[in-house]
Amino acid sequence: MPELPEVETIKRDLIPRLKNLSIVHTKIFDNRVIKDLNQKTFESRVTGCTISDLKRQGKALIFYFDSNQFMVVQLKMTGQLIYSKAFDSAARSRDTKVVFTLSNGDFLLYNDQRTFGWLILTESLQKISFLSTLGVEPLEKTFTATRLKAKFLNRKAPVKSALLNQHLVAGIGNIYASEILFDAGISPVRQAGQMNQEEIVLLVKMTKKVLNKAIRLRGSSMRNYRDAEGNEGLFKKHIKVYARENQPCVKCGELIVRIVQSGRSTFYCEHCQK
DNA sequence: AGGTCGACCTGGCAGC
DNA sequence: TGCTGCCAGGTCGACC
Repeated sequence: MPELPEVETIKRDLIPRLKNLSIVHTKIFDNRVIKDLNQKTFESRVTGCTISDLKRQGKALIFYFDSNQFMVVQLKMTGQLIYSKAFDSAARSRDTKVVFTLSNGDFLLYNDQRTFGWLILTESLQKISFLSTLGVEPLEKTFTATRLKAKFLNRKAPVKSALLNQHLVAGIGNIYASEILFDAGISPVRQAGQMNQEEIVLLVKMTKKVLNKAIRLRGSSMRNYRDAEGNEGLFKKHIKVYARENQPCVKCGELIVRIVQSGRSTFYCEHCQK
């Protein structure tokens, strides 16, 4: 799925288009993507709402409605939010799960090939346990070496798995975890709790650098990611290790290796990352 | 409590 | 061509 840079890109694209528009009609084509409410209740409660703001927390996108309600969207692996001038129900993609008709006559589509993602309507964000347990936002000033060191204290999990843990740091996924560790020169198999001060500082610095660069380039599209206009991201061309097994390291030329950690692929250079 | 694994789904691709 | 098995950017609950 979209990680932090992709969700941030979608959010920035959608804000100027959606702000102050109302939802005049809602159609759910697959109720598996709606959590906690049945289809009819969700449709009737969201219809009529005016979108006052859009925010991101970790990889979640939050619609702020004027009706004292919030809609939390988790795109997971293959979810997309696409702003569209037209929607023809006869021609709709099989992946289109929800269609919001907007007060200006345009449409917001929720597409999801694998149906992993979900939408929640709530009156209180505190009730959404996923949000209330999220870790520090890596692009905010509160993400410091002191903070990360405290998060990693006594952690025996590999540093790669710790970076993926949303309760510690919010928004880093499998692509950027590998990229951050490569830029920091740190091996993904090292224990998180064993990072020294210098390495912690480097991890904070490279996390911000990699995520900011990915946002500037509008994210990475490996497979399904598209921005709100349906376009691919450009960071893919700047990826140094992810999905580059057996290809030469951009720094030293040795071959990138793939290992599995916590059931997820990790890519790294054994020569450059210690 | 912390860490790992399988489940949730669908589709693309490599290999036979 | 068609089948099988493996792989995929995330989270969650069960288990050790």
